[in-house]
Amino acid sequence: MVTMADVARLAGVNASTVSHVLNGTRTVSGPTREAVLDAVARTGYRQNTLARSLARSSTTTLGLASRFVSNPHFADLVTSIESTARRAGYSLVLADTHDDPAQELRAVHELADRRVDGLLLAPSVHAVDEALPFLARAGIPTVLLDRFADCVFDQVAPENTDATALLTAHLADAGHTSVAFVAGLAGLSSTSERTAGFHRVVRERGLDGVVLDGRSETPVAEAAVLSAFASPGHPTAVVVGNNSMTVGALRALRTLRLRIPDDVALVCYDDPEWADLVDPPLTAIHQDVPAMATRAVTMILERLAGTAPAAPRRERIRPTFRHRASCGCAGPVRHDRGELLTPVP
Amino acid sequence: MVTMADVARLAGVNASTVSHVLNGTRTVSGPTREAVLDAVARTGYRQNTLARSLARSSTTTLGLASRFVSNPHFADLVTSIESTARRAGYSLVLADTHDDPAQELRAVHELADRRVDGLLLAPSVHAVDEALPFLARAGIPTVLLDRFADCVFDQVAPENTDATALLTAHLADAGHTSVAFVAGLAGLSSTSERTAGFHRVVRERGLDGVVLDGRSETPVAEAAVLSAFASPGHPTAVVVGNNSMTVGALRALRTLRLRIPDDVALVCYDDPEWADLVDPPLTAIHQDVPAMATRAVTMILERLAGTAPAAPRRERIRPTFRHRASCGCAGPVRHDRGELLTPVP
DNA sequence: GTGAAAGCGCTAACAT
DNA sequence: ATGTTAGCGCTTTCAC
Repeated sequence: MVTMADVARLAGVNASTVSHVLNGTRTVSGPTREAVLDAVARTGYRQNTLARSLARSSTTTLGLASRFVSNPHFADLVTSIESTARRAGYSLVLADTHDDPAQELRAVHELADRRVDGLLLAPSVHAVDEALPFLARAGIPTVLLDRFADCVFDQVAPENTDATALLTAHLADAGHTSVAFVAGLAGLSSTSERTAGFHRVVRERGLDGVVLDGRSETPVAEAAVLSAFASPGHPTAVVVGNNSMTVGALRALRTLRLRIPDDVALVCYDDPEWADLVDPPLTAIHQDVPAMATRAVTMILERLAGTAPAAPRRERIRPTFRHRASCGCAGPVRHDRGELLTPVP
Repeated sequence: MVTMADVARLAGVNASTVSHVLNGTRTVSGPTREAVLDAVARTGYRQNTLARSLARSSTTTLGLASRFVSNPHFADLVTSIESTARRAGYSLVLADTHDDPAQELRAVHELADRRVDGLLLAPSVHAVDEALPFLARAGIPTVLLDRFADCVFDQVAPENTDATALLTAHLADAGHTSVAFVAGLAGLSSTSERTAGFHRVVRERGLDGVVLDGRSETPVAEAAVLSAFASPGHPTAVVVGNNSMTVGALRALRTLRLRIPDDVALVCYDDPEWADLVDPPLTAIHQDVPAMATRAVTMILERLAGTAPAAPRRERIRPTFRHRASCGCAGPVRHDRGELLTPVP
């Protein structure tokens, strides 16, 4: 590959001059800059980001450590993060945590070794044990995404408790007294919060509430729903804790030949793209993934720019309630794309 | 951040010794290696990938340039690529092409500037004009993914023509004589091939075939189907060219109150996760994204290792036919997860 | 306005 | 078995 020295030689100038014209870091005479630009064009010179980053000790790169697979929001998340980052001149590198503490630590290490200027992390269950302390020690500006954890970093996540409470209350309003909740991976703040929202309403309304462990995975949720709804006295309604598990729940109910909403009413946290296409369309909580992604990047950039408040921020992105038909209630129902009917309080 | 020199000082050895124990590149005496490892542990030293890559002129990094958003396979693709790459000691960096030639060139440039050792590219419509020649000139080992293009690189993509022909023939077999095809983004090889498969059967069977432009986007496909099926003499069946457009097609038919498969039979290339959950379940072509991803990475690694044949390879990943109910035919139908019934020839 | 030179943190001959 | 030294390709003081 052609180097800056090659370009300099061809242009008859010093390498530092080439550097300066390329970066606009000092005034260069017209002819000189012409010569340099010409040499660049003729050689097809391309900067070496590694050398540049090493010399400047800054990579203008952000890292994203998250679970990739079966994260239904992944494409949206990455797209929004990448575009926001790029607009600020940053590029993005990814590492998969698999939502497993060991893999997460590996991912975070790798990103640190790459000297990312900032890091976005969807913390795993035990991030507080290793990954987060490491990041704090290493002094890498970080923002937590999607889930909270006890640490010194900025955090942004959707509102979970009230939203899940609203779903549960909605079922109670429709007359259900026996309701199941399919919970996500145990230990995640999102899971605890959604479960708490469910429990709150169960308590307040004196419902018969049961929590099933869906571990955030489609087949696990399917199996859980299958066994919980197999016997005659099963609950009459179910709240599903996220996107992937909704697929499992729907499959289980179909297998059991339980009709929605007549035999079992179903509502879910997360609003899959196809929520309006199944029969009946799903009543769901829709989270604004792009908003969360954008906010997270903004927070990191503010930290890097030094314009962020000293104290760590914890922000919530408000989701919206999409009232469709799977809840089986008497209220106004829209079968279309799921327009926002009732904002979550 | 603590550097190798810091570690060396603390261990009372030379930096090169530290390098060698960390990389296992030469024999080091027991005590010395102990001392080094101890110093590493005490300082929390982490390698600087930038410096290392610069010195070795190799990054053990692969680049992936593709369209992120509205690529329904994106999460799967990235996950499979990342895990295969990681297993071989490579990490992955991404750049979004937006399926736009200009953005694609920018993406490819960025990855080149990062000195990725190899590049995976889902070529845009005009990749042959700029991006591919650049990569060839720069001598960056590349493999094309998902779509083919006229160039010197290895390529791997799903089989499109026969699969789409099979879908179309399946409708013809069920008695349909007027069939529409919702085509993806014009210019992509995948679009041309799927369209060709459709046309082939139209010709062979003497069907009345019409091609709608869905531009690979949900709303565009929706609008196209909406207008094509609004009037009384509309086709009685439709083949949808991919995942995202299927969502649009389903919405359009619902808006028009056309029942599937009674009023319009529908089959699609691509088998969304929820294909078995809608009513009726979708008859579809299922592509093996992980297989394609894994194969692409393997091809790159073979090139890097020099074990690949000199001539560029063009490989197809065979998709499978999933017979469900939206085709409305009399054949054996499975309402479950869509088990493979008929392999594509 | 431009050049010379030191250095970013590492690797890899080359010594010993 | 270990230390010395010269880069990798760039940025950035410091001179002139």
